Amino acid sequence: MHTRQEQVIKKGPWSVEEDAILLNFVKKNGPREWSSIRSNNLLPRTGKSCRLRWVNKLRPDLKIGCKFSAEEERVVLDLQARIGNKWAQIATHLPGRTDNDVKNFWSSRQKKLARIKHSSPGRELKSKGKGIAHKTQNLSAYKSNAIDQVAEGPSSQCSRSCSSETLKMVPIPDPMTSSPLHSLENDKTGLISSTEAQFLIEFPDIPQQLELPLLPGNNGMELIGDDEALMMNSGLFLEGPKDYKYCGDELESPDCFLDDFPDDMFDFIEKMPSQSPP
DNA sequence: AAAATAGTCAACCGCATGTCG
DNA sequence: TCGACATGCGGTTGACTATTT
Repeated sequence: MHTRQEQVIKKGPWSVEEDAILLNFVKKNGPREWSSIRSNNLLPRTGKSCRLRWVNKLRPDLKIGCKFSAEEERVVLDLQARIGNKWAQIATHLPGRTDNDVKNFWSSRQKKLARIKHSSPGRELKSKGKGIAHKTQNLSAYKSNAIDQVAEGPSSQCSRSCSSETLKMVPIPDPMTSSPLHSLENDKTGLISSTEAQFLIEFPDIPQQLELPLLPGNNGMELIGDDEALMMNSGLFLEGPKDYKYCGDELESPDCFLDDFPDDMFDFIEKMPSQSPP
């Protein structure tokens, strides 16, 4: 009873063979006319599925298996604060990243946030003993220093580890406009001025670019709000090496500098309040 | 060593928008 | 102008892996 158009649509993971067929199709036709893949019986996949596979996995310029660098994280945080959940738009400022990557990064981060908020700080932190939680327990005592160090030191180290191109956060030109931030410049919300947009466009060095002085009265911590401050206090920006894997020959993480400190240093900081006179 | 928990990633779904006849 | 179709986007889910207890 099935006509050719009614053939079963395959779902789920893509096989190597399917990838090869899709790549071959794009090679011949370019990344468009996705529905003709099915209508021509090349693959039992919908056009949407084919497009998604190409965009998220097969595009040649993707960073596969490379964690977000500190710079990339800062770009995401900054742009999300400015334009909201415009993942595709944010992804255009992260070479090699897709909207799905950005979305996954953000939701993963939100989960962490929710967990921290939900759990009682004392119990959670104590339960982990020596280790990341032990260190992060004391982070509030020196968070500003730590954050500064993350911005200056380990960030660049992480980027270096993710290949040299990671360092260059050059905006991908918007195919529809000459400026990648065209939409931001025309932002109806008025959250970003054209001056700010120009500043963003010209960022070869992300740390400076995302120092967050751009909004009036903003010192960085103010922009991000309570949740972000909570994360910083909880060490989510500084969390352990598990968040950063080898992308090249070197391994660095935004908080690897913490490992250079003796563990008892944190104990010392922890004791500070009780040692102060009332 | 096993179970529980957390984190990551790939893929689907539904909706919005654009294009064309 | 309208409807069909294609494409793009954001939200969500489930499988798999890593880590912790």
